[in-house]
Amino acid sequence: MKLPEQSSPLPLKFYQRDTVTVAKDLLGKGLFVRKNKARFLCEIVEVEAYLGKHDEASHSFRGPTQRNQSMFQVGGTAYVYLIYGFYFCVNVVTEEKGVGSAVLLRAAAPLSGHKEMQKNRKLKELSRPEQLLSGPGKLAQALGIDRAFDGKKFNRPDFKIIDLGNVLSESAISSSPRIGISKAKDQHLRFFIKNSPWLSR
DNA sequence: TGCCTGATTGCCT
DNA sequence: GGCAATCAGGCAA
Repeated sequence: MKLPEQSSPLPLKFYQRDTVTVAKDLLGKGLFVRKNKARFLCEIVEVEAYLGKHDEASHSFRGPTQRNQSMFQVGGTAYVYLIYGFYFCVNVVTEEKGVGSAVLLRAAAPLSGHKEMQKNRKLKELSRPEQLLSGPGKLAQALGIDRAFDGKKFNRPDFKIIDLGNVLSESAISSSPRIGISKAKDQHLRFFIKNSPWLSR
């Protein structure tokens, strides 16, 4: 297996497909971030799909604003926003420019950079590794992703999503309603790897 | 275990 | 002015 540094990012075409398909395909993929001297690699285990103009729970529902403009860029762009004035959430924009759909990265399994993640999360040495990336706010905090990443594409040497060689069967994936969302509860748009110890909540 | 709150920004009604 | 795709810590039971 190649070092994550040397692995090619997924092509932008990967993201320019149906949002639910992309969401499920992102499970098991690797998110690599290099920031200053730190290198992070984690495996995505939980995501949520937001479907653009017709999804009333989506930020893009009411059209572009200053905050959500990256969500309307082409698939493969990062949409990073501040939530509750405190934490950042990282999204992968999908489909074509102007659609406004994206996949929220909710949880991941740490593969390398544990120590630096702990530092970013301001956790003690002994804290449990399964809580390092088990939620959208935690994930962004641990990897040092902030507003500066908003609008970047996931195909940079220092910020990319790579194929880890994991093959997930449909039966390894579960779905549920999205978390923290009061609208469109009937739709199961949260996808996660069944029985993974790295999930949120 | 589970409920409640504080922290804090920026959007929308 | 209210509330949001959150999280940790405090307190009661």
